[in-house]
Amino acid sequence: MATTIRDVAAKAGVGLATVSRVLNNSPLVSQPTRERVQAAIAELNFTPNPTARRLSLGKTLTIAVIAPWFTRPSSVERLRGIEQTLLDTPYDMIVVNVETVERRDRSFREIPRPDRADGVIIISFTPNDAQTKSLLTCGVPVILVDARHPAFTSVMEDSVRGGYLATQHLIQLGHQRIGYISDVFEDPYNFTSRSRYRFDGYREALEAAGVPFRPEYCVQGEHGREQAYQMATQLLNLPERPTAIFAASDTQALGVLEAARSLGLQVPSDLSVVGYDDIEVAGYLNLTTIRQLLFASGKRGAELMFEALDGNLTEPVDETLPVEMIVRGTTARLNAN
Amino acid sequence: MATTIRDVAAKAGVGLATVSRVLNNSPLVSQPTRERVQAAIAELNFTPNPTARRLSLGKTLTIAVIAPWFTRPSSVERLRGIEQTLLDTPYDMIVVNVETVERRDRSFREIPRPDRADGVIIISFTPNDAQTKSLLTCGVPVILVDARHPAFTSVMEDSVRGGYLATQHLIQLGHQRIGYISDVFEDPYNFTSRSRYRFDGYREALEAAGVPFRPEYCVQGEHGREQAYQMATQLLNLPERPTAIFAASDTQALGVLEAARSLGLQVPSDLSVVGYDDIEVAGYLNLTTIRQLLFASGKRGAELMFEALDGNLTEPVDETLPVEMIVRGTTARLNAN
DNA sequence: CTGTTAGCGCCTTCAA
DNA sequence: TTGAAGGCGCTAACAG
Repeated sequence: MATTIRDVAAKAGVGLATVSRVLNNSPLVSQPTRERVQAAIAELNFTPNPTARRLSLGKTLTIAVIAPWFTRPSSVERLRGIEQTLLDTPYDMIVVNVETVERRDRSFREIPRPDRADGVIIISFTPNDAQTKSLLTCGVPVILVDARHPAFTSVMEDSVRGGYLATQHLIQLGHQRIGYISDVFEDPYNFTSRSRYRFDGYREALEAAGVPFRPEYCVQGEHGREQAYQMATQLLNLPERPTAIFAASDTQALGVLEAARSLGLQVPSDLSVVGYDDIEVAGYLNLTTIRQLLFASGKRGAELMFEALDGNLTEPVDETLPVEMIVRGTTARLNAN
Repeated sequence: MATTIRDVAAKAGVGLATVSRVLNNSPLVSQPTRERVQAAIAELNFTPNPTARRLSLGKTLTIAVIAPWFTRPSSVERLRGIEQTLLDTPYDMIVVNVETVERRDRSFREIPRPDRADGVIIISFTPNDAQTKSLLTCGVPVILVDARHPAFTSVMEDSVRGGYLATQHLIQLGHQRIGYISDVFEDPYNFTSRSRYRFDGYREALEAAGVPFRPEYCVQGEHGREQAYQMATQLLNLPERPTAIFAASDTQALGVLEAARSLGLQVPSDLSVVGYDDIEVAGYLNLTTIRQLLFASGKRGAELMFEALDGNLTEPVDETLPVEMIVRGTTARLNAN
């Protein structure tokens, strides 16, 4: 059934090794023989069996990606960047989904093994100490995308800059009373705390503009639209309410918009709102937000993986990707009062 | 470096075959030996090399999924259903993305080969004649999800029913002048024409209720929000404009909503709108729509694949999944005039 | 029940 | 330049 290298050899009247050489572009084949072999390959419509190649090479020709890709739309775009980079290489991509702590632990245990993948790209997780230890000794290179850890090469957006840009934008519009709503800085999933970095950028921007930082304008809570609604309501009921709110995610910004509506505040005339992520809904709702280079992060992660595979990555490298301010309709100049 | 079955055998003081038997739960091993082997396996933290297994078994232990998953959010949910079904099997899932005709053709050519995958699940594509021929002779079972073709086992939503439900809902609210906006029924990508089936349901519902069909209320155009905006504007400028519009996709429904707003029509008091798909934005925009069982379709597709792999699927089977009407805020009883 | 042996299809020395 | 032979790690007869 399956045609093998042996069939090709027979047809071309050469030894198997020669066929193998042709397949692998070895220079040790004379032009005439090469052509004869190539003709035989074409005629038999032969493709080398990947499994056999892998076993023989002692490589899996596979990159595993561990990602919360079903729950986070942003993961999909990153995966796309990886996929496109792998497309014209002999490497396959295996996507391991992670939605629960159990599955994450299981993946960390089962996937990063030399007989499963030649390299592992982890998206949006920061390994803890135990995981770090095991990942470092697993025998395959590990690269982090959308996370940061001193022990690993990583690619991550410039969250501080994102927080800075969002806040600066509001300040430039004349706002001084700027709220910040985010999820809690540390969470049980060990995610890198982006909202913390964004908060740093927020404070930097305030400071740079000489706007006093007011702790009562900063609230944290569980992530989600509902929770953000509550937090925003709280802020907007302050005696001296903020005139602008920067939410650390678009999802939370949606909650802010709803809170404003409930309180009869017009956006952006009464309240300016900035989100973060530029998820699909943001466009529909005309939300001003910060966009990061999702596709590029995956692409870059994959490129770094190939560097690692080639042995050109002896030290961990941290790459930072720029973010972009997307000004839409939920922010406006502060009304003179 | 890599510990093999041979190391285990040595440690347990048995032959390799015995280790293999234990690994594969063969009953031909005495309890004491089995335990000894298991102890050795545990001690060495041994895992059989998947590549070697595959080569030896002559199987890839891999299911390939060909899907437009980066461009269609719905694909992701279907993939999730497949992934979950494969999770506790020895099978890996390889996801092949397809965004262009070139890549689709390339995938159809390269992926469905016995040495690449044991089975192929194709999402949202209907093979044409040439493709059908090659898929049928490729040597691996092929299953269609979200598409239909007489030559293949398939899982698909009940589009006709979806169209029926949407239209019936509007009729029950008192509407008689109901528009239908969709993409063109046949497209160059060879997608199964869902909008055509939905149209059939639309007509059935009209007929069942004795509402006359008016061709001028049905327009087709390229898929997209913009295009739907144009089409809706056209319908709403008719001398006797529709009081309700059923769009064959949520994306198009968004265009309809915008058109209504531009014309100063209130939704739902002046115009009722029903979409299709229940994409994420639909919830935010409070859009009445039809939801299909995306996750279930993937799960079912994978289950059918296992049946095929077990040889229990001699004839193609067509499974139909129910759809669900999601009534939200964009539909209302027709104003008496 | 258990060990030995022969492949699975390919790559890679080692000789020729 | 080319061919023959061994081996990658595992499974599956085939003896014992």
